[in-house]
Amino acid sequence: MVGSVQFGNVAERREQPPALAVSTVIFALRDDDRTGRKGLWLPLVRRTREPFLGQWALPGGPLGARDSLVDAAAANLRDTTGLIPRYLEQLYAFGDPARSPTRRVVSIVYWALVRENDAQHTESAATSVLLDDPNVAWFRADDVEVMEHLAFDHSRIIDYALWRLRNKVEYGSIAHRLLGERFTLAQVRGVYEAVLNKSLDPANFRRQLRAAADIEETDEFLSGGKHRPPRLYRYSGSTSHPLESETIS
Amino acid sequence: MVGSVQFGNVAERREQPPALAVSTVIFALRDDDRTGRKGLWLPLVRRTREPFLGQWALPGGPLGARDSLVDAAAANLRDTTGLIPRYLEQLYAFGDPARSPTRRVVSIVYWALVRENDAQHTESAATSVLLDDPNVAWFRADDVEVMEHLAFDHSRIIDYALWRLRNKVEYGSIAHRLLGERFTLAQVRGVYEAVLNKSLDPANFRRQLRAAADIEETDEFLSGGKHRPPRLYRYSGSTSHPLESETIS
DNA sequence: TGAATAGTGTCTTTCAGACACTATCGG
DNA sequence: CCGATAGTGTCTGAAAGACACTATTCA
Repeated sequence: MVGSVQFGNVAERREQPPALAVSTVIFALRDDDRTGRKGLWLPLVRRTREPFLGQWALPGGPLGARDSLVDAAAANLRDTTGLIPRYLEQLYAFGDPARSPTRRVVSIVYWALVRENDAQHTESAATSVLLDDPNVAWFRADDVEVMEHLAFDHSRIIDYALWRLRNKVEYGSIAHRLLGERFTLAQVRGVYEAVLNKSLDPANFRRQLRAAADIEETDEFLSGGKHRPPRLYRYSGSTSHPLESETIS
Repeated sequence: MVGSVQFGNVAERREQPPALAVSTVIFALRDDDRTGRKGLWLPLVRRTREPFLGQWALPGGPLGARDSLVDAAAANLRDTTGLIPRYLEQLYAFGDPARSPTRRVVSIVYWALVRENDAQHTESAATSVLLDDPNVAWFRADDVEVMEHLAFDHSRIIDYALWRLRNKVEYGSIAHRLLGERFTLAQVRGVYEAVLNKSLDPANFRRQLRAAADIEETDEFLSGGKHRPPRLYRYSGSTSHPLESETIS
């Protein structure tokens, strides 16, 4: 039986080497009416080809011949979703022989953080080529964990990305990539609350953040709320990860 | 100029897809005469082909057509070094276009932990096919960080593996994979001291370890030293990493 | 003025580190 | 007995969490 030609599929597979693809899990912060807090959202694209035609999947594509892995991820992100991430880090390489029903594919998956404003562009900005693109949609991260209609093993990949994000947020340096250049400490607390999915004491959070993270105060304040205007802060540190590059400006 | 055939190298590259390889950084604990403590060592293999013929490199090879990534790493490890690791976790995928001088190679790198006794087998056991193999040698991890004659970007890869190991050791569950099934708390302390490269207070270490890690005591004691025999302990937890499998028995 | 959030003070508990002390082996 | 390591007790200082309190804005 071994080596039989009966199962053409298997025989073919042995000949051709595994294909390489690069995909990305993108996270952004958005208002969540259900909790009243900010929540984590992520965009998915609808597949336009077999296999899994019509189902939602992570944005991704083949590895360009001359791009580095991270460049390939960034380029593909721009092409498929119009997003330019503020942060891009390698997540994991998925290479299970059975993860694609057709030819074997090894996917190197990145995870990205985009700012709330950037994320809105894909929907509302007139300049965006993806305005009203029905093949890109945003989902609550918690919902995706439940959805079972994602292509390939993408549901599992998203689970893992969430796990990594939650384990990483403690290192600081994540929050400001989901926010703008300047931000209030309450906004940072919002990020932590969204990622960890629980409320935090404002007083203690403030103290810990000021003591630990590389955040420095500016002279500016944010007015407009019906309360005392909070001071704006700025991030001054850099990645602690030796293999990942700095924030993309 | 673009598309010119003059640079045959570049033209060829664009045609053929990147090759996939799987390599592994292996760590074991060994006595280190220099510090008097245990230290971290790792095996390298001498390259028998161009490029980098004759230079030391991480054990690795192409991805088998039907193996999962981790299976490919384990199989290759056995073939090239005779080692069967107790722990195997994906480290990172390296895909820089220029990391190989010939054809483009994307390497998915794992890191492994082996027990001290297992590691000695490659040198002394008569059953090992690799007895006296001049193409496998062990190096102090600290020395490798300095060596500049490694093939490809393997020096950088080892640096990163050490960084990950040092950042991971705090999560517990690492130590017992470098030791045997049963171990004394002083041995575990030895692992921490080797990895973190500093001495730790025995009393405080004991307390923290017992409180945090999933370690349970046995009824056995280790006699033979010229002092009170220490109790032997056993590990009872499991990986905290959702994508990596359990210890290989 | 009152609602709302910004921001501070302080008490308690928990935990890491320092280190003195007791226990028990081999020789 | 002594030398050596196992293992316990306890003090101190730093930091986390709870929560009362003051400050400042807009409506």
